[in-house]
This record gives sequence, structure tokens and C-alpha cells, in this order.
Amino acid sequence: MTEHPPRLRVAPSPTGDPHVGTAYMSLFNLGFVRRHGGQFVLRIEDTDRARFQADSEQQIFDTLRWLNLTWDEGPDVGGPFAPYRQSERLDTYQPFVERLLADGHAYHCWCTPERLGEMREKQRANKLPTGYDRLCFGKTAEERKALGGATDTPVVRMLIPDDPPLTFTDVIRGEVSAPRPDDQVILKADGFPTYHLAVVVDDHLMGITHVVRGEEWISSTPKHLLLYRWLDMPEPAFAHMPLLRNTDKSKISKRKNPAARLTWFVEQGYLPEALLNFLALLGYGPQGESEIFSFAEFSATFDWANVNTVGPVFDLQKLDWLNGHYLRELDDAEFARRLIAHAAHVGRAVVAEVVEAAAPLVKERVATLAEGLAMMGFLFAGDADFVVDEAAAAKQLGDAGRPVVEATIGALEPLTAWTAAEIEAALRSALVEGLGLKPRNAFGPVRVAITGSTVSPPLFESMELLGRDRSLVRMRAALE
RNA sequence: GCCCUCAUCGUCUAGAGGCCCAGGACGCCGCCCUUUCAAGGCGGUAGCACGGGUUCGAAUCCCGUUGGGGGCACCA
Repeated sequence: MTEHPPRLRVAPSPTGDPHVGTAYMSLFNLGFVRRHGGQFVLRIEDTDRARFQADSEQQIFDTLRWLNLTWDEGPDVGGPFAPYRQSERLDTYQPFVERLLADGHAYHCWCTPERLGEMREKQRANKLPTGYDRLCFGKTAEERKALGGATDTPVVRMLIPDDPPLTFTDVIRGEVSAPRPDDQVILKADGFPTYHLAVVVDDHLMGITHVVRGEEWISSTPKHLLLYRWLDMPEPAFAHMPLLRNTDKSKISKRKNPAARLTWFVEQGYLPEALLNFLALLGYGPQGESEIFSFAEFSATFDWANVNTVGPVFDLQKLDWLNGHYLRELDDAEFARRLIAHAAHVGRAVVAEVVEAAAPLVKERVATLAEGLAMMGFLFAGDADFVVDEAAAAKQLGDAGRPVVEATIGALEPLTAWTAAEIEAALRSALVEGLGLKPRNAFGPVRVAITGSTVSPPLFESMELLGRDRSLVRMRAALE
């Protein structure tokens, strides 16, 4: 039996900020595709015109590209199965709907949303399983209208048989059973298909071999199985990924978790390689001895059987550690480039030369690019808008601190060379030996005066970068 | 309520009957280093949900209970 190259797809909906789950699915799709030399397709599932947001699609492109999860076919790059937006494929779905209708596998339904709502309420109240009661089945528009609670524009529903297929093989989970479906709507009143019809038709037409999606879709799979059967389409392989979770274990959501939005990671200054590594770790685990690995390493041995079935909690602390690790692995020049790019992205003004000079001092002290920029912020503050953190001032610039600052000014003014080494020598001599202070007590007040904070890059280097004049201005300002 | 699904340290996981009185990572705690904070080094804390089986032997297999999660839309 010949193995055909796999074709996988990710199919996000443009309904707002791109979801982290889209990146998660894409990563696993691509891990498999690259290992076996197949194709990765991006399809936009924009059949919900109520939730559609115009700028969302571009954000999906941007964030996936930022992560280097690039597609071989898609709305923006084209491909042999275009169009790749479902809203542009309405004509494609129509014949399939007509065929299902003609074969008696589907029927029209005129029920209003109100009637449907009441029906469900009643079912729930009577502790019955919910599901469409088939009031419209077998009736003409006129017959149905006579009963009330009907509209003029019908939807099309699947007619679920008594013995629908309820089990299937999942490449991650093995044999899986799913609940009995009810008569699902496949064509809405506005002429758009629902997900169930569109996904089956498109996956088939686009030659998709493996359907990778979240666990939440397990319960819908029987509907899709039925559609494949009715339409004489071969079933693809299914891979139902575990769901990413909030800290409270619920399905990850934008409301509870900022990290549910893909753009958040860009805003915070996470590195795409770190996010990818982290996502791979979630629900897959390290395959070798190290938890640090690249996409190439991930892809090289990728196997669906290694994907976990437990939904992992999205642990930002571990991501921070990983990101810090990747940050430190960057050479100084590259780290500086990323800081500058990040500053531009978040609309913050910086001087490239200053960032380059400060980058090495900051690199091993931060977890994200945003933190890096924040830590060198004192270098960008003008004399007028420089502010000393209140708590830091109270701690270091009180009665004990003032003489230290005064002695520092006295030691620094005669300095001929303004270098970290000279500054350190002068301060050690004046404060540690001269005033008999322990280093931490000697340099604390100076640090706060110079950087405005008790936490900063190394002091003497910071002063060298700040420059003689600005340093002295800040020391004097600390005494006022 | 009904259906489905999952179950190892706080979190991510290794573990596919004896190698496990359960290993690693993050976090946390302590020590070292140290001009702050980090980084780094060393050490420590903490877990097989519970109950029945099967077996010479179970974290690993089976059943049940409990707990978590998902679904039950003209949303995906």
C-alpha cells in the first residue's frame, strides 16, 4: 500500500483576536506534515456572519507567520483548491445540500428560534435529552405554517437515522465513542452552511487526510461520519487534541486568560521560538532528555500516539522561564535587535545605540522583551521626567542615604575617566573604605538615585551609560 | 438533566506488570556566588484520587465510585 503525502489543515474563524488554540493546532499539524513531506493548508471558516470581524483574518496571518507556522495553501497565497474562504464557496456547498435533500437524508425546517428555545426548555424541565423534535419533518411549508412558530425561510436539517455510527478511531486516543446526535442544521436560513457541512465538504474537496481539531469536537464527529457516508466520501483520519486550560481547569478562554489571545504574546515580548517550544511541551512532553527543543527536532520524530489526552493547564511561569532561556541564548546584537523591534511594535521610542549598549546588561535579568525595555527605561528618561520609585526612595534615600549620596558626588566630580572601572574604584574607596559601609549599603542609595529603583542592571556600567553629567544631575536631585 | 471524555508532585510531564517505597522540568524553600535583581551552581519540599478485582507481582490491566473537562445552537 502506497503512502500518500498527508494534507492537513487548520481552519480558524475570523471572530476576533486569533486564539492561542489556533497556534497549538497549527504546530501539531505542521509537525506531522513536515515529518512526512505533505502540505499544510490554511482555511478561513467565516460562515458565521454575526460574529465575523474584518480585521481578524489579517491578524491570523500575522500571528501564525510570526510563529513561523507557515502554510502551503491559503487565502492569501492561493493554491489548487482555492478559494480558501468558506464565504467564497457558497456555490460549492449548494449541490451537496440538494443531493442530501433528494436522497432523503435531509429535510427543511421552518421552526423559529423562539419555538426551538421553548422546546429545549421543556425538554430540560422534563429531564429529557435535548434535541430537535422533528416537528417539520415530512411537512410542506403550508402544512407546517398552519402549526405556528414557523418562518418563511427554512433551514436544512440532517435526518439522523436510528443507527448512526457512534464510534471511530482517533489517532491520538484509539477507539472513541461519541454521543448520539440530533437533527443538526447544515444549511442556515441565510444560505450559509454550518460548520458540520462545510468542514466535511471542504476537507474532502481539498484532499485533507487528517482532521486535527480540539477535543470539543468529539461529540460532533458522528454527524460528520454520517455526511461522509451519505456523500460517498472516504473518511479522513481524526486527531482530537486535548484542550488548553485556564488555571481553574476550564477550557482556555479570552475572558479568563490573557494568554488565550495570540497577540498578547507579541505584546508581552515573548519570543516565537519560546512559545512554540512551550506549546509543544504542553500535551506532548519532551521526547528526549531536554525540554528545550526546536520545531525541527519536534517535527523529526513527531507521532500522534505521543500526544497526551489530558488537557494541560497553561502555565505562564514555565513559559517565562523558557522565554528567559531563549533570550539568554541570543547573542547581544540579536537581543538588541529584538528589543528594538519590540519597542517599535508597541510604539515606544528608544535610541538604538542606547539599547545596543544596555542589552548585555539586561539580558540575563529579564524574562521578556517588555521587561528588558522596562529595565533600561531609566536611560531614556530625561532629567525632567525622571522619577524615583517612592518605596525605593523611602528605603534608600532617607537619613542614612543622604551622606552616601553626598560622598558619591564628592568622589565622582574629580574623576577624569568616566568608565565603569573608574567609577567602581572611586566609589569603593569613598564609600566602602571611607565611610566603612558594606557594599550593599554603600551602593543601594546610589542605585536608587541613578536608576530610580532598587532593582537595576549593574550599577557602575549603568552610570557609565548614563554619562557623567546626567549621573551627577540625578545624584544632586536625590538630595533635594 | 442526558451523552461523551479524562485522571502520576501546585503546574507540565517520564512511566506501556517486576528496572519505581515513582524520574525530570517549572514553581517554591535553603545554601553558595554577589554592588541590587537576575543568571549560574548545590541541596530540599511535594504526587500514582478512592474502592474492589486480575496477577507470584499493578502507577501500569479490568470494574465501580469520586472528581475534572467537553458537548447537548440557524457558534465554530
